[in-house]
Amino acid sequence: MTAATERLGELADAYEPPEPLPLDPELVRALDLPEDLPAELSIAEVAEATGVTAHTLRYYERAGLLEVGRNAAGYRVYDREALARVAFVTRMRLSGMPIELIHRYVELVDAGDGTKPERLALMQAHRAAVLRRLAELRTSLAVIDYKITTYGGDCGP
Amino acid sequence: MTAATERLGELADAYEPPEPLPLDPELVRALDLPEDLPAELSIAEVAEATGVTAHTLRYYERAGLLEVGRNAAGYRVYDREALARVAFVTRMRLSGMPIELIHRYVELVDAGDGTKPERLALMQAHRAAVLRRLAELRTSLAVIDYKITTYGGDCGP
DNA sequence: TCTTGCCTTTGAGTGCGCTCGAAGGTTTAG
DNA sequence: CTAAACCTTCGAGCGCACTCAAAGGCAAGA
Repeated sequence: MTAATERLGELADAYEPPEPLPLDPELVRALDLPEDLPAELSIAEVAEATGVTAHTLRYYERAGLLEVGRNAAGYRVYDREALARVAFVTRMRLSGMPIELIHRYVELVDAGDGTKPERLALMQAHRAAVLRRLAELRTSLAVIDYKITTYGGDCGP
Repeated sequence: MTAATERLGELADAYEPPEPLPLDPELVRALDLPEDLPAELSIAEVAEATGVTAHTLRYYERAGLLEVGRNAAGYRVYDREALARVAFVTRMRLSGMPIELIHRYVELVDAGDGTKPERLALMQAHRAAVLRRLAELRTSLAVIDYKITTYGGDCGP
């Protein structure tokens, strides 16, 4: 190992978790919910309103991110609160928060007011991750702009 | 389907691809390469300098993102150009560009100057994706800040 | 009554990007 | 001569977040 590589190697520490999100941002941005939705929605209606597929809504529920009431037939019925949580979960996913973390957060919420400090800490940690990601993307954008201004330049630095 | 859901449903169009990146941003930011690296590096040295594991470097090569020379024993030898491409690939990964797209881009680069317009178009499309992602993250940040200022508030809107 | 369509659960499959292990060749120190 | 520490290829495995298929229940219209 050379001195140069050692110097660079010192930077190897904090591991940034992956950040996958197969959702349509436009859709979910709309999810500061409009007022004139019916008070109760079927899963198909929620899917259409939010852009999250019914499959994924069920998956989120299985994963413990969501709780939804049922009608006599056993069908899911989304009231305003359930819909709000769908919006929240979706927004957190778009921000890059992993399912597992969202799960912990909503567990804390459901556990009552005593967990507020913990919730706050969790959200602040996630906020820091989002800030790092924003900085990262801005750096990348600069590189991309450099590539573009040098008009399809090589893969060099 | 209600009128309200229909109104929202109209927004369902452009699908945003996933964006996964298990890399340490700090490391790769350092990859506007320092000058005092040796002219030729082994895979382990490149791994240490960049924070990309040797396994991943080989994977990138298999995926056609990289071409690396060999010594008499068949060992990989990274010269400055190869290292620059590692830096480029890593930066594009961090910006959320999928392997497949990077592959197409470097193919175009290797195909010579005639492909410059195509390269440009590809990079501009990616730039647009990064801008969308930046906007998305800023919106998410606002939601997170709201959650934090209301101190661990519910999952509601 | 039958068909159509939406709903249910369960469990398996998919795609992406790594990540790892096995089996073996090379180089250097003892 | 041998052991340790590199390196090689190949193919399989993993984690995440969906995504889908099968098998069946319910509800409304022809």
